Amino acid sequence: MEYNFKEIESKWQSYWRENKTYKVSSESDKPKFYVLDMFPYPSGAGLHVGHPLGYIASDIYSRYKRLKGFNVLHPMGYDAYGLPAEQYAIQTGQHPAITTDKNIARYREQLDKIGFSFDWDREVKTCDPKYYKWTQWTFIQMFNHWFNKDTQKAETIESLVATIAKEGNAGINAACSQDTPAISAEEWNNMSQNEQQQFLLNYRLAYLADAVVNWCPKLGTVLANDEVKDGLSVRGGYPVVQKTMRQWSLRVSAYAQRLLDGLEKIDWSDSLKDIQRNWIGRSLGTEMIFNVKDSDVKLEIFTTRADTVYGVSFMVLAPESDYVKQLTTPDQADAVKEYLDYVAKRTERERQSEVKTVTGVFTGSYAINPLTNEEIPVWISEYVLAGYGTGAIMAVPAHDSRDYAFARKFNLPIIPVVDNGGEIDLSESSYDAKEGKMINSGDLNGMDVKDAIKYTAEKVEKMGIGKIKINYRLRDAIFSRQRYWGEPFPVYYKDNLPYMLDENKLPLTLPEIDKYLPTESGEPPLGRAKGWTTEEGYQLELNTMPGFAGSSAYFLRYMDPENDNALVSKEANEYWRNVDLYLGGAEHATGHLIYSRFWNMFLYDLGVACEEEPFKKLINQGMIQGRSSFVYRVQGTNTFVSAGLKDQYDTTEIHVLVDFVKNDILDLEQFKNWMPEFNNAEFILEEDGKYHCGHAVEKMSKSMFNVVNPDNVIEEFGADTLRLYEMFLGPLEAHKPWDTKGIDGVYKFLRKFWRLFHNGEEFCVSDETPTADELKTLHRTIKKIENDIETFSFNTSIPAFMICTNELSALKCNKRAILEPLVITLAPYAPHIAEELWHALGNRESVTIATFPTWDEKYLIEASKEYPISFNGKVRFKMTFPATATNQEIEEAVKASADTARWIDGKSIKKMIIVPNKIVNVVIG
RNA sequence: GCUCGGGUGGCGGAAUUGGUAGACGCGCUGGACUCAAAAUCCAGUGUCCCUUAAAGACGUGCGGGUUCGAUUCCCGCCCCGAGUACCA
Repeated sequence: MEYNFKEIESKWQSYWRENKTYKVSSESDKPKFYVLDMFPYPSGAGLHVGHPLGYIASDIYSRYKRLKGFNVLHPMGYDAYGLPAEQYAIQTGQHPAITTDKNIARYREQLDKIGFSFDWDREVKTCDPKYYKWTQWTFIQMFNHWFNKDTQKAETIESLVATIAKEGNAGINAACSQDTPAISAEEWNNMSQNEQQQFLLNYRLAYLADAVVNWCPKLGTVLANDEVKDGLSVRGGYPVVQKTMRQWSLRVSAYAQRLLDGLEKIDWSDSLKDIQRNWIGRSLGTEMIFNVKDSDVKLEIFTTRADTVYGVSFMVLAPESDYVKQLTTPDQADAVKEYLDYVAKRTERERQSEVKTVTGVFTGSYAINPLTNEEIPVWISEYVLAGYGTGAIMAVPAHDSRDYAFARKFNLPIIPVVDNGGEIDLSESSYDAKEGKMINSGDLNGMDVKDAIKYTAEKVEKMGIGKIKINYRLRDAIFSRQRYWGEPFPVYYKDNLPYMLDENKLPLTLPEIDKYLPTESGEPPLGRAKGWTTEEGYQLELNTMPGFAGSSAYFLRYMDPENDNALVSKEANEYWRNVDLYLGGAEHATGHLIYSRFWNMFLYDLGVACEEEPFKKLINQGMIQGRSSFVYRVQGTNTFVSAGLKDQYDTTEIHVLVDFVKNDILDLEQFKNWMPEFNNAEFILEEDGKYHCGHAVEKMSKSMFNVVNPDNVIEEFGADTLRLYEMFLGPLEAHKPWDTKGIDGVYKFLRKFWRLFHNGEEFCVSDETPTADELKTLHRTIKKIENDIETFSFNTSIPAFMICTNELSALKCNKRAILEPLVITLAPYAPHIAEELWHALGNRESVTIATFPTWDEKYLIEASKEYPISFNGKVRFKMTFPATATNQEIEEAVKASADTARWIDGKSIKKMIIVPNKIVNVVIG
């Protein structure tokens, strides 16, 4: 009987579907285990072989955990809001919901063929009103909370209002907007309701404020920092400019310290934690106030180098800073205006690519150095960022390379204040290192730099002109998008101030519109919606939420996806708690993985989530790259020359569809029929009469014709082979090119495995007692596989299975006692063939609920305490002897112990190395 | 620039974390079975020296070091990949 994967796979896939084999419930006595994949955005292109890599790994782990007796939650869903569907809608007029549904159906069809053990009854879609009801609900809660820095927790706005009404806001240590004014209880109580509403926006965790945003004119929307790379939008690659707009923001920065501290508690890769640490960017420094000559403006700056205050020779403001207006003198007004116009015109990309170009303008004002009382000019330059620190700096050109470049350009003094053994040369560059002794610095002279930083910070604090301050790079997340295809905000406006809808009115569903474009007056697409008002006639919010809104709490929703009364019930949440294993790409490190941690921490503060960290363990699967194939056209002809001979001609390289290429050999007929221009192509072949293609590793993409569809692989080899092969390709976390060359080997293994159970046409398994050798092979394999799965080294499991099969096949072993546990061991990797054989062995229950076999050490050698590894008949072991033992004694002891070991039967000691500290290496073969 | 990873045969990649480097697969060579092909099975396959074999020497990016012993640990350099970038 041949291994007929098609029949087997469709049979078991429908069996699992009909019996809901993988449905789970939170009402269980078993321990829980939550395995989650990052849910996909269903793009129009469908899945390529790279997508399932992580899903296969997580499925192996889920199936393994089930066999180990866990109640495994392993759901799947769709991140359904997104730009591509909307761009398509703009071009074609097709409603994004239709496009999205079609793509989801296609994804589902492809996923089903791979044999995943998802509980599809828990599927979520972010664009489903039943789902986004809870996204809107969470937003309302954020609006109604503020962050208390003393308790490091979100607390209700009512509690804040009560405090302010009683004692003003002076004693409140809140994460709030930088320009929040100090008010007394009396002032608060005298405010109008509108004034109070406006004031509270400074505190709310979801707040409306003017912000400098990344505006992408081409997409017609603002973007978050992680959606912009190198000054271009991540989606589409369009230029981005800085613009001030009134936008919703989430006060993510309030949680900076908790997001940082939380990293210590979770099991993520060091590199990923590192990326997040850098992104959060904690830095300890000093905030210092400089008075300004002839003005009562207090110029506040942030520095990490308080020690260099004697070396300050000018100040610099960010162009967008509020100080600019306050400090520009009338006679400099024109020059400043001209400079600001120039800055406003520059795109983010220009700013970044021309970092070396130094620009700036003098404000006309002078600040007073609080320690030297010297007058120092205040400049404006785009190298200072409005969003970090206070948007103003003290410039120390001798010890900061950017200040140095600026001073050189505008001829400002460079005053050295650090000396390092007289070796510092400031004629070419600054000396930035925090090493050396202070000079030219009054009472700091002679101090070590690090001591001087601390000393100065404390000194200015005592003088009342500064304080020690921790700054974070992490910014608040801009939460408004001027798009149609996203969650509507549960927000309406009264007197130009935002108010939240009643929770009972949720979900606020997305309205229909005629065109998916901004209105004529430049408002977002929702401005086209008819009757987009509350029942009372108040205007509803026209922006929608960004992509990360829907993906920030989906892991909680999977726990209780049907619940209409809560995001997740207390019972379901307390059973499933958080994700034990999360698999996904590292590209989400600064986006989704920050936002969802923030979102979950907020829900934790509310008591909705019972765990502060959502993802206990995280694994980043690598990307599968494409392997592009090339043909070489001889210039000016329709003749194609094989790769090995191309150097003899003048050729152009042309991408060829990889489907026509097998083991780098081109199928000439398929190629000719590909496009009309190739119909009468001629070929110059190599000696073997074949056309060899060239190849290169590139990103998998349609335009390079190197996309491999998993459906084709399944059609030819079956899902089990695809699953095994994707794992066999290399370490899970590595990037690797897709190359079908080796897939035959894996397929061959499955057929060989199948043959262990069959004798010709008939299923043939015996009930004989296994021999020691057979048991040894079995137990070694079980041990290895168990260890591999626990450590996510799925790639090394496949060789172990192959060796095991080869050995059993050489031993002609078809014994039930060996094969039955082996089937279960293979089941996580190749579930279809495992089910088929499991049932053929006479077991009526699904292999899923059998238990993972345990391995027995006694079959795994005992000569010494160390386990020898033996994959090919060679055995090695290690023994340690006291230093007094002679070589002869050692040799005898080794031989005696080797002889008693079962595995030495019929073999002899081939090599023995005895080294002075009495460790012995023995090779037996 | 800074911060992380990583450099092992013709290729993808193993190596019990300091103990036979190159498992397993692909590819290649030869053989068996076949009229033939496919499928399957067996043997060989790091480099050099050699007609062959044995034996030997060399060999994990480069140069040093620690050690009886280093792909593994330490120091310096080179190259590749990822993240980040006027963050004061």
